[in-house]
Amino acid sequence: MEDQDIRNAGLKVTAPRVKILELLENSEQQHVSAEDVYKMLLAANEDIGLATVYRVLTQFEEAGLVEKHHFEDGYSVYELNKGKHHDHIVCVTCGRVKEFVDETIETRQQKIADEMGFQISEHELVIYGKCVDDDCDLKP
Amino acid sequence: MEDQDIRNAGLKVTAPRVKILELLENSEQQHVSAEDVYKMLLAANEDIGLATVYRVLTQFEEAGLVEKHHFEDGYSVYELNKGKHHDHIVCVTCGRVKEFVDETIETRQQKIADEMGFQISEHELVIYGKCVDDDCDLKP
DNA sequence: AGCGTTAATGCAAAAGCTTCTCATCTATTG
DNA sequence: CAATAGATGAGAAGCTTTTGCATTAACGCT
Ligand SMILES: [Mn+2]
Ligand SMILES: [Mn+2]
Ligand SMILES: [Zn+2]
Ligand SMILES: [Zn+2]
Repeated sequence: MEDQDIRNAGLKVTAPRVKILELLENSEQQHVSAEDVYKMLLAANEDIGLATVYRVLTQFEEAGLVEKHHFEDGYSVYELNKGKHHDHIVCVTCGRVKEFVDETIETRQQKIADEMGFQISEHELVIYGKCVDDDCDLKP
Repeated sequence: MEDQDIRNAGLKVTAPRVKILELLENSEQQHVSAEDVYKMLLAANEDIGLATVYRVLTQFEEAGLVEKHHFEDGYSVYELNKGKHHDHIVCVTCGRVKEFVDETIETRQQKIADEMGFQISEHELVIYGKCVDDDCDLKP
């Protein structure tokens, strides 16, 4: 039960938290903004304020339940933390987001940080481009 | 003369533009925010508005004279475009920014995009960490 | 189940960065 | 030097995110 995840994070199990977590687990799009979440809650007739959405997402992030990314759009997107690190490739036309993992890149990054005397805490690699093979053009 | 760069961008050669470009060329820190630029202008007794700084930086970016980056701090940083692509490693403690180029990473990215059917327009790789070997701790 | 404590919530206001509006000013061209 | 298209500064407005505060709800303990 995901209630336990919330409890483990030292947070009370409240309706907003349960609903938001459920939503992240079941939502069509894996990468959603706070506004997206808020709109989905409205659509589901949940009376939850936008401030709460931001607060809860931040708490989930601090608890390691979700991850936050910045896809140079002026706002943050969140996704459930499934435990496997990955990077992103974003279509600048339709907005679709795909994920990838490349061990070679990961290794090189570590090497670079070592050489430059840095202790890595995290990294963010986003490739921007245009998808060529599908129904791009219209926003999803 | 950098006046020519401004003219080539289809922009009038005005005092704000010349001063901002000079400033980017001579500034201590290579990666600066609009606010940084504005403060430097104030310090140099230039009467240039913040709105103009933003406008000019945007125009310079469109003209390819500068590049804009987002180092998950909530604001954008700009740097002179010296023509050679590079990525960044940022100290989360002191804020120092270092640059690196890794051909292996660049190649892998291209391969990934190819495999996923994406035509790359750009990418942003930022490694966050803590510098271990120098006078970190105090902001620069 | 009922209580008390403490955290969580919704709403509105505010903050922080960036863009826009508009009246005024200036670079450019002939 | 005049005409004109473009640029500027100041402040207002825009957007995303955070905060303050009065109210409400969850939890632990009877
Ligand atoms: Mn992802
Ligand atoms: Mn750089
Ligand atoms: Zn697309
Ligand atoms: Zn440092």
